[in-house]
Formats: sequence, structure tokens, C-alpha cells
Amino acid sequence: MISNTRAAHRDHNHERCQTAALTLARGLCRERRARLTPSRETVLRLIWNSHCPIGAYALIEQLEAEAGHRVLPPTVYRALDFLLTQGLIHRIPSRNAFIGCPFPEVPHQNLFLLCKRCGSVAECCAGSLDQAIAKTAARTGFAISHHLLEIEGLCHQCQ
Amino acid sequence: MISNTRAAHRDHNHERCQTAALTLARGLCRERRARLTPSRETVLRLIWNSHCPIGAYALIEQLEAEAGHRVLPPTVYRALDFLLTQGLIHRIPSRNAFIGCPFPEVPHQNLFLLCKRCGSVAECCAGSLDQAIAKTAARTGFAISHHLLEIEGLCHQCQ
DNA sequence: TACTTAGTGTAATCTCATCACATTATAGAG
DNA sequence: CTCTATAATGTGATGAGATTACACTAAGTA
Repeated sequence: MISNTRAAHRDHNHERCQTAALTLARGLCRERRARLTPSRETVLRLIWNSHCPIGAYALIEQLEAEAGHRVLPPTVYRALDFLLTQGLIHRIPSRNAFIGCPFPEVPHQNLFLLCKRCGSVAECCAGSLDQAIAKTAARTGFAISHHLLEIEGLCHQCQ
Repeated sequence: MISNTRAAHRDHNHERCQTAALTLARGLCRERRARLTPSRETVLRLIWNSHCPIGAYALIEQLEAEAGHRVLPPTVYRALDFLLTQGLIHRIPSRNAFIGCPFPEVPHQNLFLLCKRCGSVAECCAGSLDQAIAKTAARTGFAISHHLLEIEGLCHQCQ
């Protein structure tokens, strides 16, 4: 099982998370010949400011503060679309918000641990769980293409 | 495992689903001394018109067509809140839409099978899967309170 | 250089959801 | 039966999230 729980849900030096994510993103985009333009990278960096999902309009505010001029929704939504397509971020449907993906180089299903006290979100990849989910779906005759699991509760630090 | 896959994802007499859901809802609300008022029951009936999740504003349109006069958002959102609280319907976050719960009398986690072709949604309760999910969360030190699983793919009829 | 494609700026619009406040209906106490 | 407290509804306005359409600019390539 891969997870970023130890970072997202415990004390840690967060700058390292952010730097690592950006470095990884740059490398992946270079490999894929995908253009991580300045505005896209800025959005990714802002998303990685914390382990809490951030909404599109909060991003717009922060972008405006940095840029010193008005930023309109399509600007940020286009960057978000790119980052989603590249698997560098995820959207948390129940929150209408976005979170950085800690392992964009690994193909995986979506499994999020959302702390209802501090708001931070960790991500997991658990092959065995994915299999159990696939099996359950198969028992009903359903052909699964992908899934999304949102687990809500209290993180280690908030218990 | 409980599921309504055989109804939601196969040919069936849907009137029976709708009638059964309404009868069950009336019984549960009577037991709980919760008031299933006419407008709330109408919203529940409209939601049970099909196994596809329906958005709040689509409900408003249908309510207006039935009532012959304007219906405003709070009207339908209040009915939805009541039905959600009573566990008679669920919200599918990825769709911003609502679906009838086929077993509101059983406490359960949320597990939805969303067909991307016909749009119908079935619901499952699988204790073993819930346990596997709880176990995975526990391995990261997370204290789970509830979860939501959205599985997307092709239903039996659409394969 | 010219051309083609990808990316960005901007205004308007659309969908989903909530707030605040007035009014009406209902259940339970006396 | 009537009064009262509470629950439910009606209504307009507004907030929050997301998309469309169209003009313009930058980057990569023949």
C-alpha cells in the first residue's frame, strides 16, 4: 500500500512535499512532452500549499493576489483541466475542491482520507482494496472502469 | 450483500420499485414521527421516477409542470434535506444529483454503481467490503466515521 | 518566414445551492 | 376548542462552482 498519510496527517516539513511535487511534475511533463506552463505550475504550487483541498475560486483569489490583476475562472479551470489530465491533481467531488496527487507517476484509483476536523486529505493506493471493490462490483454483473472512495473521519493528529 | 442491481441495471417493472419505495418511506416516517408532507413525498416520488440520479433543478422543473406554478429552489432543497436526513435518498457528489435509497431501513455506508452509458445507478451494501475499507483506513492510523464509494463502469444491460 | 496548433484573456452565462425574512400549517397544552 | 410554540412553506436575492464563445497571443514546425 502506498500512501502519503505520514505527511498529510502528521507533523512534517511541508516545503519538502511541495518542492518534491513540483519537481516530480516537471519531470513527468518533460517526459510526456506536456507543457507545464508558468500559469499551470503556479496553480499546482498553490494547490500544494497545503494538504487541504482548495476550491477553484480560492485559487483565483490567490492568483489575483500574486499577479496583482484580475484572474477569470477559465484561466484557472484550464490549468486545473491540464493538471487533472496529467494526473498531477485530483478533484474531490464531495468538496468541489482540488488536491495535489502525491504519486502521479503511478497509475491508481482514487482513495482519499478526509479529516473532518483539520480538513487535510491523504491519499492511498491499496491494490488489495481495489481488488475487493472490483470483486464486489463483479458480483452484481457490473463491469467496472474506475472508482472513487472518499473516507471521512479523524486523522491521526486529530484523534 | 444487499443490492438493487437486479432492478436498477436490468429490465424490470419499475412502478413496483417506485410504489415500494413510497410505501416504505411512509412507514418509516410514521415510525419515526417524521412528517412526510405532500411536497416531500412528491419530491421523493419524482426522484423514484427512474434509477438515474436527478438534479435539484430538474426536480424544480418537474414540480412546476405538475403544480402549474413557479417553484423556487429552497422549496426543493428543503424537501431534499429532509429526505437525506431520513436516509430516503442519497446525494451522488460527482453528479450533483440525487437518487432514491432502496433500503432506507438498513443503516449502511454508501456504495454506488454508476453506469456511464445508461446513467442508471444501483446501490450496494457489502459488509465485507466496508470492513476491508475500515481496515485500510486503520492501517494509516485514520479513525473512520463513514465513507462513500462511487464505482463507474457499465451495467449488466449496457455491456 | 509563414503556417499551424496550443495556450491565454475576457465577458457573459449557466448550474447548483444557500440566506434572510415573511407567512402558514400543525401538534400538543391547557 | 383555543392558544401557543414549533415546524414547514413561499419568495426574492445572492453566493459558489463551472462552462461557453470568441478574440488574441505564443510556440513549434515546414
